[in-house]
Amino acid sequence: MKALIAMSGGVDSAVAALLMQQEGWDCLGCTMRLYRNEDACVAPDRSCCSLDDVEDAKAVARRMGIPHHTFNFTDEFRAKVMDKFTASYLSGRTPNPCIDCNNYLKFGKLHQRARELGCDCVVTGHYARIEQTPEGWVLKKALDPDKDQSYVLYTLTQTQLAHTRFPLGAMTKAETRALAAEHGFVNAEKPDSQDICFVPDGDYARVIESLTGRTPTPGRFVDLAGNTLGTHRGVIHYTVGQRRGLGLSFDRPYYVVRIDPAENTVTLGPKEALFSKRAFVPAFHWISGRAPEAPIRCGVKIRYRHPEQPALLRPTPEGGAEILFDEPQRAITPGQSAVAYLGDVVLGGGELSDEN
RNA sequence: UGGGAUGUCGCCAAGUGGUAAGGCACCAGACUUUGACUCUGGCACUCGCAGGUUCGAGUCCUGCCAUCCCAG
Repeated sequence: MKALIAMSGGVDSAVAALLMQQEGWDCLGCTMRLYRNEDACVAPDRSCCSLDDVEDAKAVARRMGIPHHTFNFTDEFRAKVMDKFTASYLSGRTPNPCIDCNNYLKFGKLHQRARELGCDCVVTGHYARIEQTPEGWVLKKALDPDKDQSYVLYTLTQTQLAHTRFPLGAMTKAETRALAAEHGFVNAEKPDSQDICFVPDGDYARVIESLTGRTPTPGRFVDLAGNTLGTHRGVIHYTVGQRRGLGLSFDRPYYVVRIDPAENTVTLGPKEALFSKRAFVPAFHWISGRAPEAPIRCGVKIRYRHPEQPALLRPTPEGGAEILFDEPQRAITPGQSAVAYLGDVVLGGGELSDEN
């Protein structure tokens, strides 16, 4: 049995490869080249992290005695992730590019490549679990709740799950690092990645400007009643729920409540204005492959690093889902993903819409 | 030069005799394989200056300085 290991250059995927090898799989390592330095505003003369990462992955593969390939997915990444990222921001939403990257690259393009290479499955270092049940494949949270990454995996389909392995699903980060160190991997102590990979310094607005070749148009900050409060630097600089960087002073903190790209306005309001019980997902992906007949009570996360909240999830005939939270939620942000859980099981998810 | 108004942290700003709110910005942490998101902590021994009244003054009185507005 042959496995294609997606090795980012970090510890997690390295250990994932190791575990597969120990299980007796015939392992083939690979690293996806996703973007060019110029596109990411990284000085081309500097040794960029991406190239270093490829070297780290190769070093680990060499150490394990497995072959390693580098796939050039820059065009795909540009089209499916970076362009979508900029389009999303330009339309007043706040994207989560990691989810798109997983969907289109790791579990799209890479699965295709795996089949071509005769591999039975794709392996990544995600902290999540996959199990087979009589009803089909299920995606579950990682055993270690602190490290759980199932949120960014909700786009997975039955077919993809059948050909995917997450060897770290039952591990803690400390155990992973210990294993890496034990086997002399160069990246055992490498820090966890955090920023968006193609926005290394966190200045995503600059990347968007570079990608689109234009600077954003300033517009009006307005209050909930529509009164002008000041001037904003362009819609892409803001996200619903944002407090810092507004540069305006009131008797209490004000937050971004709404972004209207058509009017080029950013609506500001006090904290209370951010809370809502209702959210809507126009296109909800059910991992089981089909939506439940009746509304279902479950836990829903509306952003990566926040605890799931009890809610009633109501599928719509058009393939969407309406979410009614028991308690009002803060800053339900268009473009971010809502992911529903039933216990440890990921039911599915989708992007939150602009309306309400 | 008359008449009016104002001077509180880098900025906005509350305070109307009882021992300096809040916000912006900034700094430092926490969190983090998305959002320069969120969260926590720090940030005026002092209220334009000098006197005075008072047990006690940013708050009252006097003088001075500065700025703004309206006249001319």
